[in-house]
Amino acid sequence: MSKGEQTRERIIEAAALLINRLGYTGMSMSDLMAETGLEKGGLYRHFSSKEEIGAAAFESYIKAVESRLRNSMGGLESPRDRLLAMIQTLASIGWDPVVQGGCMVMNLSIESDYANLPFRAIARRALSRWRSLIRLEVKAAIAAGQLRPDVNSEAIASIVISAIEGAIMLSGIESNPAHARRVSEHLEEFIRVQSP
Amino acid sequence: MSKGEQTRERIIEAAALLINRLGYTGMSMSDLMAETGLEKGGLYRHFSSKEEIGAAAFESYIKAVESRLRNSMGGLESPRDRLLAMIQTLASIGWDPVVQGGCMVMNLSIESDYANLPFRAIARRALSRWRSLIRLEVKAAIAAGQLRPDVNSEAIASIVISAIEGAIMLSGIESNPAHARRVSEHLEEFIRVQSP
Amino acid sequence: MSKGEQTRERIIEAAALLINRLGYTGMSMSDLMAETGLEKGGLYRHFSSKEEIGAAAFESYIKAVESRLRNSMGGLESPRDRLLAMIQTLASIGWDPVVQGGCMVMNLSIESDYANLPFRAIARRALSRWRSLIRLEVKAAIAAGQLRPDVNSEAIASIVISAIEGAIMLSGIESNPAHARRVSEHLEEFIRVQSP
Amino acid sequence: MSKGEQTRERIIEAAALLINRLGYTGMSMSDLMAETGLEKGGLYRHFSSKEEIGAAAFESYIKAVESRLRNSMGGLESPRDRLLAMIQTLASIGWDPVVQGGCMVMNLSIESDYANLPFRAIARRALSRWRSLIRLEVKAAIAAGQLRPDVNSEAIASIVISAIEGAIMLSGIESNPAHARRVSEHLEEFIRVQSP
DNA sequence: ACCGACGGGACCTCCCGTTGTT
DNA sequence: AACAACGGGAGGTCCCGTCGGT
Repeated sequence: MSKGEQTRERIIEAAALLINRLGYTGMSMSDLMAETGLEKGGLYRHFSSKEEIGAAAFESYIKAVESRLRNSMGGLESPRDRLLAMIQTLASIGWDPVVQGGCMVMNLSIESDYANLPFRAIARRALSRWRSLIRLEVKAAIAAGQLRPDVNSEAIASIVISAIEGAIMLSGIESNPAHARRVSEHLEEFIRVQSP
Repeated sequence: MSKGEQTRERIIEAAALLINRLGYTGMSMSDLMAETGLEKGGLYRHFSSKEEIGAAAFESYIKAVESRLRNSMGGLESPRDRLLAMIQTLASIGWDPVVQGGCMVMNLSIESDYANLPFRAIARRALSRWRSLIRLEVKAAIAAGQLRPDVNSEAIASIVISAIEGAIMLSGIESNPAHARRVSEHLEEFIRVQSP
Repeated sequence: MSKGEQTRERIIEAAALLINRLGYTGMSMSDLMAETGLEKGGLYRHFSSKEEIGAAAFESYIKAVESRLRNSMGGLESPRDRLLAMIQTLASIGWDPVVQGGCMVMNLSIESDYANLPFRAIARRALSRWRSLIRLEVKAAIAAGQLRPDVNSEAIASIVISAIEGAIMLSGIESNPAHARRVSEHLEEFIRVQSP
Repeated sequence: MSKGEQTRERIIEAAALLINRLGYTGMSMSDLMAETGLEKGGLYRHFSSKEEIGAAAFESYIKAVESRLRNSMGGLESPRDRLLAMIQTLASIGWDPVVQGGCMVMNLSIESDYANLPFRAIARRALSRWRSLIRLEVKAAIAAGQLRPDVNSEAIASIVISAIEGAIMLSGIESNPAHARRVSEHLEEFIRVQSP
């Protein structure tokens, strides 16, 4: 990895941290200068705007989450186990965050919702993909006879994502990971109860 | 209500809308001037800082939500019905928001989490109170024999709040109230299933 | 005139001077702050961008030139005399500038030509109007039998404007008003020679 | 020509174009990088500052104009014909520019006039030389009996340069070479009329 | 009770130039 | 001979807040 690419990665990492703590608008380029040890000229050599930095940091975060997901689901073949692994892994962001400051997808979703920030689209895509993954496993579990045939995969996806993201937020403000843990357990139990 | 108080209310209402859409940091005093039709001097006559306006708008939002809660629970005496009413009412923010832009408590929680904004405390208090309300009703329902004695009121409170707030967020970004509806139904069913 | 309008005029005047000396791009808002004694906030209260200030200053300059023209042509009824007055008045910018730094129309024309500045249109309009005025007087002079019927009013307008603007430039760089004087005399003589 | 010198020429040519269109201040080193395809380091290997590049480009422009002049006057021996050739050649910049964007001498004169740019001196020298050339031919024409002995060579030089430079400007903004053509014809006719 | 004028600081961006490395 | 990485400063814009007037 060349020196330039190393620096680029350093910027992305620093930006992800700052944005997740302070919000995209709340992070100033000065903050980023302080965190990276670079001057303005150094930053703008690697990115042409703050927005571009934000997008790169956001995508990097999503990649990291999905990598965690792949790792935890990797060895498992039973769809139900894969589903349970997904739930645990996503919920673990609540007590072992990928980047300090909660779930960046939720954070940027909320910040970008009505403001005209370009992160809305990225967040939507990620959430959509995650819900898809859940739906797929649910359907596979039904096919494998692990879940009752009448469970609604669409609804389960909405519930799992909503509950986990909400729990991460709640654990964040209250500085108490218990919320995320309880929600994780609830969702796992909920899945188990749906066996035929 | 005197003219001054009327203006004050007008400012609060406008601020609540702008903050819920753009975030507290994202709302500028100029935005507020445009929305209220007042000049700088007019705003600072009623409040001594942007922060004070933000706090007033936030508290006003919380009051509105709690008023909705009281209205929906008002006539009900059965703890289980009161609990179900709470769930429905909170979830309804997802398809019939008190103020456009989702749930202000969640939005400001996320914005204020690591930034040093004074809204963190207000948000914590509100979330804490809402969880308390749920715990109380759960305990009353247990006492009334409507719920199994071994259900964990603390966990239920975490789950209900988490799932609803997460669903409001999800419905917001995807512009699809279905998520909130599904979560509401899930939580109601979940409660019903816990009867002895 | 209210205090705000007074300040606005002060800004316009200062901007006209600075732009005519340093160019629009060359003038910084800091220069304007120093010249007006206002802070950034004060400037942006009256104009919403540097461009807007530039346009106002430019239009004000054109107005001043055209007012000079009206004054000098005012009492005259003979078209030939009016034409000669125009020549003298425009050329006088070379030794008695409306604003220090030469003719703002030419200066901004050159600066805006290929750059995408919005002043190009304003300059074109002014030059077009000035050429029109000359053409009109030439035609009137022909009708009055003061000029030969075969003189080309279009060509005379081009020549007069070109020679005068060029002379103002030349007098500027060489710091020698003689060029403008010579051109003025040449043009007057040229007109006189065209009598039938 | 070595590779280094070739690159140097490429830079000068690109700079002349950019400066003539955007002004010296308006041209950024990034523009020059884009136009030449070189990186920062490549540019600063051949020149030690932007100013130096500007000066080289400017001198190169002047050289090109004077080369055009020599070419057109080359075969002519009659002073009057040489004078007429000069007029036509200089005016031709209006419809067939040496570098797109008008006459660089005038453009940089105006940009550098009150700003403290080092191009003022170069421009003065060029204009001075051009006027000298005209004066010389006028005097030679008088001596040869081609012009009336009382014509003022100094005045003619001022008039010719002023009118042509002004016409180039006018043709530029109005995107209409007719102005330069008319002025050229006017000046030629003017010279012809001065024969004894 | 509200308007209008202004101060001064912070933010993002772009600029010119330097230095180490192929 | 040319590239790539970076420093540091300045530019235009917008921001929050103050204060005199009406």
